[in-house]
Amino acid sequence: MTHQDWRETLRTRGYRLTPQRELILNAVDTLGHATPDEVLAEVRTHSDAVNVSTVYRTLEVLEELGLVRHAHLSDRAPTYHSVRDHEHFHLVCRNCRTVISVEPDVIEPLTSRLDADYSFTVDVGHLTVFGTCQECTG
Amino acid sequence: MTHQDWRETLRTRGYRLTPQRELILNAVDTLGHATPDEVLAEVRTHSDAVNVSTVYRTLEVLEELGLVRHAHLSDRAPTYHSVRDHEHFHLVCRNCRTVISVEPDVIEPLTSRLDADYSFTVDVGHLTVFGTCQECTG
DNA sequence: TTCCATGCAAACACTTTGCACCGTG
DNA sequence: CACGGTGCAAAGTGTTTGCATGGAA
Repeated sequence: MTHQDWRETLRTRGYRLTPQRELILNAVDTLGHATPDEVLAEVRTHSDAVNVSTVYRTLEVLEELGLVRHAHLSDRAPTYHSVRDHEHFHLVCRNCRTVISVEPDVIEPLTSRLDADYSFTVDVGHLTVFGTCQECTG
Repeated sequence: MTHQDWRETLRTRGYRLTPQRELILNAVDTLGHATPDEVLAEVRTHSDAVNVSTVYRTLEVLEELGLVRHAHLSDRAPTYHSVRDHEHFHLVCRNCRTVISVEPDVIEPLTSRLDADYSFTVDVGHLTVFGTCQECTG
């Protein structure tokens, strides 16, 4: 999924192009990993005219279209990130909340094992692995 | 962590033994994987006198003591399970919501890789891997 | 008798929904 | 100019907190 064709992605799937959708997609891009609330805040630095419910509805649409994904990086609100670049999953340090993005190949042994033993297909992009990072291991 | 010494675990850590705590711990045992709400419902089949806030506060205490653990098996409320038996992690089918418990050895290749490459120590018991199960792959 | 634990109710954080209006296609 | 998208406000879900009371130690 590349940057330039998001307009077409919306159009071909019967969705309308609205300024709100563009603002929200750009906000997700800019922020990296952001909760709906943070997305709203970012959008509002460019334009006041976006409502919370629009943010939720739009993030849902964008995820359905494969333009963004969400993961649960805390016990609270989910965070959304762009799927411009390649798929990745996340490590989150329980202690310092640091988020590390990891390439899918690192988890390949697990996914093939789960496929073989359980016929289970892992959704790598949604995966969050909690634990303790180097600095916090002490 | 075995069943019989939970009383001592509480006592030695300075916590009091209350009927509510026993009821809640038993409910978690009985249910397997349960949200705070479900725990409350189970408790109330035995005794009316437990409040929601007590359930939340008690689950927090029990987790701190290592008697229960929680994982996020849905995008909504977390689920708590007993840590009687050995540690495990969960596979959750996005489609049919089926939960599969998996032995830690299956994920060992990943944990050692993350340890080696990122000095990251995985909290296996908290891990939830979302994806698609055999029946829903078709 | 001392505090920790509980109940209760209110507040809080996050998300969803119904409906009237707006604006893209 | 039709219908999908948005704003708004209200309601829904899940969780936390302050404070007075209760009971374990």
